[in-house]
Amino acid sequence: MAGSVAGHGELNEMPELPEVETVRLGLAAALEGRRLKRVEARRGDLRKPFPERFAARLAGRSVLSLRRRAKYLLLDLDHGETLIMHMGMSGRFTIHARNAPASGSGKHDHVLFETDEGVRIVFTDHRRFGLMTLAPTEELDAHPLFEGVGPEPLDDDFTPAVLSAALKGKRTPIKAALLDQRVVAGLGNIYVCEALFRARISPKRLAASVAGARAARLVPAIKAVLNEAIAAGGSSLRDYAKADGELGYFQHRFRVYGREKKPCPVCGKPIRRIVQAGRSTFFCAHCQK
DNA sequence: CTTACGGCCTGTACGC
DNA sequence: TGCGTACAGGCCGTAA
Repeated sequence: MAGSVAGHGELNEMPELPEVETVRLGLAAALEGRRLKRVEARRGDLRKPFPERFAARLAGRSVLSLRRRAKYLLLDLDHGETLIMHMGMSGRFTIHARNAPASGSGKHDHVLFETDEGVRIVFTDHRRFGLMTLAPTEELDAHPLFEGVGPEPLDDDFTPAVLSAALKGKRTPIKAALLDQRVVAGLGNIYVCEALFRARISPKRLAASVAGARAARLVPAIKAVLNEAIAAGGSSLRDYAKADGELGYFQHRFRVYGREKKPCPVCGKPIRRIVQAGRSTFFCAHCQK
């Protein structure tokens, strides 16, 4: 029985912070404290080439911990290197129990991991927007991938004052600013739309004007939408633990995302869809100012 | 310095 | 039925 821990139950649902966090919890259970018996990269690149001797550098290493920073997974290994992984838009991990049928040879199955327990983890990514690379654990904070990345939104030090400071002087719409990982880490199109709806802030509003009372609403709104989605993901992991097979951890219903022309859950007026910076934005023009 | 935009990649939905 | 096209969007390189 295989359990996918990057559930994409429905179209348009991409790995943002809550999904990555759910994947982290699912993978950690299979990997932490285990040794990687075998690793195989079945092609030379995803979005970027794999590093030199990628599989060989991982094979035989023990897993110390699996962490997350922004939308990246960080697999700390016992030789002082960390495997940095990003799922892009279509990446997913599937865990196969020791005696499960052969797996990992699908067209888009790009990386295979096998632990000393015989558990197989398959990374599948049909669009190959994902990324895997290696870096010294000690130097992660200075790694180019993380240079300038903003605060973790669920940390206590992500406060309205911190957000206001990051938005100060920004001439873009707040929607675009929240997608900028330098402002705050881990948000994507879905949760930005949801957070702005909760905070009753128009996605078209100038970023610099989100301060004071608006920032004071937006920060808890961001934390709430993320925490609720993580909780939903945790529920689905428990379903997986019951060997339920196909896992969809988005039982979660979004309030505005993907709901163009459907009634606003607050006022009943139709949800609107606009395009900002080439991306769909969903919002309620009546509730969000 | 900032902001804007095209390209990457492929499966899916939709119109004719 | 089949084909072509638009769309999904995180991230990055380049341009303005």
